[in-house]
Amino acid sequence: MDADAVIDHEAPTPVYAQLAAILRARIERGDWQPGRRIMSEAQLVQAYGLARETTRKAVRVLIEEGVLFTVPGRGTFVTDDGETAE
Amino acid sequence: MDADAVIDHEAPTPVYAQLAAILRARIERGDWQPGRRIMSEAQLVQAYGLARETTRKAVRVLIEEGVLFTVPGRGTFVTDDGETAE
DNA sequence: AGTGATTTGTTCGTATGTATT
DNA sequence: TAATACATACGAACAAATCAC
Repeated sequence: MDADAVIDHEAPTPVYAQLAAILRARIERGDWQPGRRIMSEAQLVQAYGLARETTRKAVRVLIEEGVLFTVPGRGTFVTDDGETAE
Repeated sequence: MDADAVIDHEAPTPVYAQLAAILRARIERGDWQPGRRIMSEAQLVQAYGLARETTRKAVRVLIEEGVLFTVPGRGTFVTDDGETAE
């Protein structure tokens, strides 16, 4: 299931969870390679038409999954493994 | 439309059951599609002139029937199944 | 040196939902 | 009936880290 890549504000699934699924799919698809930087928060806001805090929460979900990690002043990056961080 | 679209406080049928029947009919009629959000509790209260707990009890009935489900912070939604068995 | 742009981090406020007491 | 709590979503503002010039 490759998540429509479109946010549905009326769906029961929270918007941040929808975005997290979209980003997860894009990473698994290879849009962003391990160790590479993904879109900035501002770009996510622009691209998906969401509030910044909503995009941040989506990113936070993937961080907790070990898929992403952030560096203040630098950006948000894909974990080298893609899943478990040893 | 239907006569049962109006709450009768004098009828032997409990008000919450009447509302549950009304909502069930509206869903079967397609007023709210599967996966879509129905009116909020506040809107139900406003629309049918009932106490909040009464509307919640009506919703609870439909939840137990598997027709509705709630998501905190999101709303009350129509269950996806019912049409396609899979 | 320092200045500004970019990016993440943080903290407020507002609004709408359901859940609980 | 009322109050409180919790979850979601948007908006605004400011700080801190980084980078380019």
